[in-house]
Formats: sequence, structure tokens, C-alpha cells
Amino acid sequence: MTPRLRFAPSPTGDLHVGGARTALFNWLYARHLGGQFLLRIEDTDRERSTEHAVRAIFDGLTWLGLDWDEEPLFQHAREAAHRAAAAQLLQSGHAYRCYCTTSELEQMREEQRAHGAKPRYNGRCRHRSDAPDLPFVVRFKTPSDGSIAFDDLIKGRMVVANDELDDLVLQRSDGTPTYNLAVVCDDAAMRITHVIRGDDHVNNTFRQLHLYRALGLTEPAFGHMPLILGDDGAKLSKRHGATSVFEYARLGYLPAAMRNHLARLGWSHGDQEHFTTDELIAAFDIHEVGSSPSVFALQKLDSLNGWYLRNSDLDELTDLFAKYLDREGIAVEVDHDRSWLRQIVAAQRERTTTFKEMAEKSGYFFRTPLELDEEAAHKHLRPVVLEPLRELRDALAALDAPLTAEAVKTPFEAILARHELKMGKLAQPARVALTGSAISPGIFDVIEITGKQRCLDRLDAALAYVERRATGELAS
RNA sequence: GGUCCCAUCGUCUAGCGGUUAGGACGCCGCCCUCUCACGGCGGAAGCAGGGGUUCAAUUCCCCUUGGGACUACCA
Repeated sequence: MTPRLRFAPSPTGDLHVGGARTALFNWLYARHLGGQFLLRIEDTDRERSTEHAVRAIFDGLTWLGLDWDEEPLFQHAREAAHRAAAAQLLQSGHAYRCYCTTSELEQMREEQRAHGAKPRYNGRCRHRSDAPDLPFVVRFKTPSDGSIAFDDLIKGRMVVANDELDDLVLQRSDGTPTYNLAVVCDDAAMRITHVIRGDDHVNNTFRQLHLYRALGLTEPAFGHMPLILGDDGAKLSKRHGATSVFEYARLGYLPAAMRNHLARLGWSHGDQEHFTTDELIAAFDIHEVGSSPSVFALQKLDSLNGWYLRNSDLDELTDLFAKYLDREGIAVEVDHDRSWLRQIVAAQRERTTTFKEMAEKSGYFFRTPLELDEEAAHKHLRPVVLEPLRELRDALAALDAPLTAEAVKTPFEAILARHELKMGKLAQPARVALTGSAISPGIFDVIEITGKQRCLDRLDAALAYVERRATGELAS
């Protein structure tokens, strides 16, 4: 039997990091086993499901690099099968019609709470023999004694007494199936062999196990992974900041970093911190997933992202960065080609942690008017550098060959030697002149990326600035 | 409240009866250095508490405490 795993989100919003990790673990394990990874959209609640959210889930998975096999199954399309299952259970005596109204149920729970009892359905309609012409729901007749157990792939043996489980609704009064019925029918129909989902489903698993048995279906193996918590220890939610994978995409994180980070939440492989996707697939084993919840720490993601920035293939990175700029509408107001952008990525990737930061710190490459940092200018563009800076300008102007970092090095150092200057004494003024800032990539790289004409223009402007200071036109 | 799950540095984690309790992020210091980074080296930082079991418990068991999940005609 080939392993078949699935990710079954309900389309009520973007793909959030918790769902992303569930998808990732299913995907990893499916690939690890050489099986299939399937998608099912749990849209039986037509009210809350939106087409936009379906799109968002597909896009989110695609961004993360998780591919799925076969066409995604939309659960609402299987309503007939779900009804048939409910009918079968009614027929076999495993379920019954319940005519209690919502307000009656509300009142029932209210009273139970008042008595300090567990609020649950009391089985009032369980034994009624009449069949009034009233709206009804189909309820499952949960065994009243004994217990139900299963061996969780992650948590081990799980047991609960049957009387903790009340008679759940299988089919609503409008004839639509509820979650638990639909899940069981569809997992069986999809021949799912391993159900790996969040911890929040353990209670459902007990109920679903009863349904599998009542329906005479083969049970899959179950694994419940611990939830992801926010940095305050509570279940990750909006108030913890970005929760949608798209937000991370927009913040300039790499899918590879996100995958690595998510994978390491609850799972580890010795002391290994960085994984290629193939390594992840080879090493991942659902049995090794830890059972305690973990906190989604942004700092760790940052460091991982920086690592992937520094260690990924430069061309791939350049493509991704170009896409990022495009997606975020960040304009590059200079004629350029892919190799120019590649130089920027090469120069910036050691000093940035995300594409967002990379873009922000590359403004002096992207745009022509320079924003001069006052403090940096005041500190580094002083009259003493007038001569060396002018010589640099002239040396660059005199160079016939393109201003590559390599080509610029020699004349630059000649000026240093002539004036008996340390590297920093000329590099910093030049840096401020060319970038407007005291912080940038190496000065030779900056010169190369900036290009001859812009270098000369900017040096001229800086020279003029220094001259004005020298003549006292500017307060120094 | 009830049921279930969980508990090693601040965080992610290794550990699977005997370890100077390891790694990573973050933090601190030093080195490298044209700035910022990267990189290298070093440091501070942890077994929640209490009982057992055992020659020996971070490790096995129980209790306490603390977290979390579930408790719908949502999924």
C-alpha cells in the first residue's frame, strides 16, 4: 500500500504558519516514504469558505515549495457520499435522528454548567421511536461504556473513556455533513494512510475512530503534532505579529529558510541546523517529532534567512530578489540587467537578513539622487580629504576599462600611498560620497556597482561639498 | 469545571540510567577589518518542585506546580 498523506485546510483565510508546518510535515513524510501528498479543501461550511482563501492556500503552499499530487479534492463536492454515509449509519443503528432545537441544546448546556457538569448532549432523542415531521440532525450513537484508544505516531498510546465523548452531530438539519463525518468519509475515499495534523484534533480522532468502525472502513495511522506558540507561550495568533506565510514573503524571507525553521519546530536531526530540501526529506521521520509545543521565534528565522541568503546559489537568489522587487513595487530607476542586480545581491547578502532589508539598503544603487546622511557627511567629507578625493575622481575618470572592483583597486591604493593614508581615511569619504552613508558594501564593489558616470557625478558633488566647507561657506 | 497533552539554558533543541548536560539563535568579550556585516575564538545562561525505583537519576514511576488543547448543527 503506497503511503498517502494529505493536508486538509479549511479555506477561511491565508495559509498561516501553523498550517504551513502541518503541510510541511505531511509533505516531508510523504516524500520521505516515497508516497503521495494530497490536498483537500474542507469547505463543508459554505458560509465561511471563500474562493480567495482557496487561492491563498494554493499560493502559500507553492511559495513554500510544497507540491501536491493529484487534483485537490473539494470536500463539498462529496456531499452525496457524506449523506449516504449518514444514511448508512442511521440504517445500521449507529446513528439516530435528533429533533432538539438549537435553543433547547443551549438551555441543556446551560443547566449542566449550572450543576457543574460537563456540557454535552444528553442523548434525549437517542431512544425515541416516533418520527415527527420536524427538522432533525443526525447524531452518532457513541458507545456509552468502554473506551477508545489508538497509538499516536507522535504521542504514543492515547486512550479516552467513551462516556467523555457525547453524541456528535454528523449531518446538520439542512442535510449538509459536519466535519467529523466528512473527514472520515474523505480520508477513506482518498485512501489516506497517515493522518498528520495539529494537536487540537486529538479529541476528534477518538470520535472519528468510532466512525471508521461503524462504517466498516480501514483506519489510517494518526499523528498529532504539538501546536506552535507565540513568544508569550500562547497559541500563535494575529497579535503575535505576522502569521500568514504571505506576510513573511512580503517581509523578504526565503521559502528555504521558512521551511528549515518550520521543520525544526518540534523536530530535529542531531545537531544539524541547516538542511537542503533533500536532506530534510531524507532525515525526516514523523516518529522523531517531539511532543511538546514550541515557540515560533522570529530571531531564529532571521538568522536562518541570513544563512540562506549567504549560502544559496547566487543566480537563484538574484531571480528571487528580482521577483521580490517586482512584487513589492520597488523601483530600480537605473538602466540595469540581471548581472548588475546579481552584483548587488552578492555585495549585500553578507550584511542583510531579508530581501526587504536588502532592498532598503540598496537605495543608493537603485536611485540616482543621493540622500546624504548629514552626520556621515560632516564626519567624513572634510577639507583634508579634498586632494585625495579629487585624485580618486580623476583616476576613475582616466580609467579606460570598466570600473571593476579589481581595476579600481590599484589606482586607489596608489593615492593612499602618495598621501600616506590608511585605507579607512579614503574609503570612508569615498563611501559617503558614493552612497551618502557611512555604511555600505566594500568600497571597490560600491564603485563597480555604481558605475563610472554616477561615480564621477557623485564624487563631483562631494568635492563641491568639501570645497564649500573649506572656504567656510558651510559651517564645519 | 471536565477530558487529554506537555515540561533540559530567554528561545529552538541533543540526551534515550553513569556526560565536565552538547549544538543553534539571541546576549557579552576578543580577533579579523575601508564602514556595516560575514567569519573565527571565548564567556554568561538550563534539567520546574517534591517523593519514590535503583549502586546510580536530566533520563523510569507518582504527586504538586506551571503551560497548552479540546469541550458547536466551525473546521
